[in-house]
Amino acid sequence: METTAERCGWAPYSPNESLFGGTRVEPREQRLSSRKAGTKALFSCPRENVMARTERKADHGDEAIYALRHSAAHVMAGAVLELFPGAKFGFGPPVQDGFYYDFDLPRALTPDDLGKIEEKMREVVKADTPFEHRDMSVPDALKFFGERKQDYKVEQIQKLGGADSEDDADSADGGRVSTYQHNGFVDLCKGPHVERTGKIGPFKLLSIAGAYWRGNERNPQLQRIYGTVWPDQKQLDDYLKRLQEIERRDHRVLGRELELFRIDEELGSGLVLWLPNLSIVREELEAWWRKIHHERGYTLVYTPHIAHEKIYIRSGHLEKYGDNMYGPLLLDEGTQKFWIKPMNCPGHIKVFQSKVHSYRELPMRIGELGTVYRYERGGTLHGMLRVRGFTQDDSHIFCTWDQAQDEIGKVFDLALEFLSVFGYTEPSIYLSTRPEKRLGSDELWDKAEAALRTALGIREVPYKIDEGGGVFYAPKIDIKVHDAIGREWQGATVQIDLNLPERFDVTYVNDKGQRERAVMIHRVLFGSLERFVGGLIEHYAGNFPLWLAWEQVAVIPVRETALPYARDIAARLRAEGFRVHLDQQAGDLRNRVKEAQQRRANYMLVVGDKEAAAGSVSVRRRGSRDEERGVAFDAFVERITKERETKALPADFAPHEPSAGDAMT
RNA sequence: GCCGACCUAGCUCAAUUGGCAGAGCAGCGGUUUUGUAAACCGCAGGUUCCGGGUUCGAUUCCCGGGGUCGGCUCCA
Repeated sequence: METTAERCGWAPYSPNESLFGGTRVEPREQRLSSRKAGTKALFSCPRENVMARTERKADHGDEAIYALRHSAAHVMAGAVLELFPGAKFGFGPPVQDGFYYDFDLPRALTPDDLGKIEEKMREVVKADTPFEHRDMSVPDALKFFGERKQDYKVEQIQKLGGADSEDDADSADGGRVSTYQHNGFVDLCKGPHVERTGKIGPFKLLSIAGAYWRGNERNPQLQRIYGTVWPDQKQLDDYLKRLQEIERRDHRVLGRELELFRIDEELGSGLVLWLPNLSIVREELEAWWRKIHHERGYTLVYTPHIAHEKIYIRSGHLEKYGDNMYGPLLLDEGTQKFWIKPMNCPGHIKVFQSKVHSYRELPMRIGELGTVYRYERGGTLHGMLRVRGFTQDDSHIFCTWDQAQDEIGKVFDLALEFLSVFGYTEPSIYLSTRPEKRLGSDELWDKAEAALRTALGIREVPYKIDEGGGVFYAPKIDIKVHDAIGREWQGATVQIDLNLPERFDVTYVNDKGQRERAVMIHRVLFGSLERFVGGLIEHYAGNFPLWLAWEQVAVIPVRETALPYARDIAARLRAEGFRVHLDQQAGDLRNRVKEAQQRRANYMLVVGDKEAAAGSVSVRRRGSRDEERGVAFDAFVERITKERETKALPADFAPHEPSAGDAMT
């Protein structure tokens, strides 16, 4: 039988073989084109992925769509200037699936304004005026935009014209800058554009948002309008359908409808109550997680939720991470300060240090489903995907330097196998390097980053660099995956840490009887249970596979006379360890089937006098309108037992069908 | 935290210019025993997010706080 991994096209890693089982791809660095905008979307929740992914320059293959989006942004800006004569302009680049433009306007935009702006845009498109390119000398450009009070453009020209060119493709070339104009609207812009406004395809303005000038929160905040544009109507419709699909899968909505979780204002925002249904999912996930970790030589432990201030001084958390920590709790009349743990690493270090370790005992893999609390700013909270209290499936591997590469490889194996079980596909790898706010010397960082690069290099894995995206104590490798509708999610993370072992003086005894510094690898597979499960809800659109489902079978007697048989069947299924709902209501069968469908029971067994006589069941699968009659009960049990054991994806799991939008990017 | 919008029953939403707060679904009580996605009748359900203010009177207008949503910034 085909395994899930095979179905998803992943092969477990073995040495000397590509992780992806395909053609060899040279390790390479692919710099994300726009600093923070790039990393942002990669870490963010799905809605944001759709709304604004990486700003990117035209790559080969998508220049046409780039020009289209960029041109639509210009036309929108022109329309805004007509409607708001005092408007000042920020940046207006193409993004994933569309474009935006930032404006400084005399008043706040309302949704009604979008309609008016769209109308103006349509006029300009209809007028079919050309886009004209023109170079200006820097002084001319400064004068031109200065006279028009375009402060942000002036600032940008000064930046382009002043400093040396750096890496910026927009830099002033020989003291000149590039502009484009259409319909009397002139913008500083490198292009390319479509030839005429009439070439702009069907578009729609989507939303208004605040955004800081140059993405810096110390700068003034501008008003951003997001829009989307496509070569033809069908592609626009498909994209809008996709947005609807995303809305339909919203875990916050499903969470309420299916009684999965709740976040209660009085209890505290950002704190998740796992309701009984979702608690079953979590229980199954945790049980499986423990099983595979025991199988792979992990030692599972428990560590406290609060800790004395001194450990966080030593770890550097208070210094570098204090803004995110809850506390202090003042004990013993304020003489002792305790903080709520934001990470599990210090506790695991203490577990490791509970005795002296020989090199023979390494690697030691300490794991814990560790609950942590971190203060997150109000505006960033988002359902289960961004919360203030969460449980990490955390593990710290203590090993020698020589063992580190191999351990990282093992974490890769585990992570890929693990993610494939859930039907996540197309893994991609990111290497995040040292952040500005960090511990330790540059030499240590050089060494740690090199180790990760080497690990990736040995495995011939193509990866991208996220400059400055590391944690304060270590660089990291992220594995990201795609869900049922093609959105990218954070999968597993591996960090190689040389800082904390130094701070805590973590050592082992080598074969010469000397103390030697241990290497510490941090890793998570789920990340946090909250975020992972929130993602699963959307990935499955609420239709969980049998092994995780809260209601695996609904038993529905046709009428009261069949109730004893229904009870018998329910009891026998429960004896096999299945989660069964026995429907004892009187009334319309159709209604009871509907309710079972709405509860997302994987299977509905309708039994009447015929089935009772034959010892059979009538099987209806979730999401289906057909029933299969006269199935022998034992055969049904065998079928679902197998389905549970193989952790099969459900039949109503919608695999991702590539849409027009994906093809473009 | 910042910009903007929003907050009415468990959920989804109503309530003319400021004038007694209402419906569907869910819940509860009856009736109905029905062969695969919505049977019928009734009952109950509210500090209109919280606190101030204006007013004869505030769900409605103003101020402050909280929360949510779309983004920004940040992040597991």
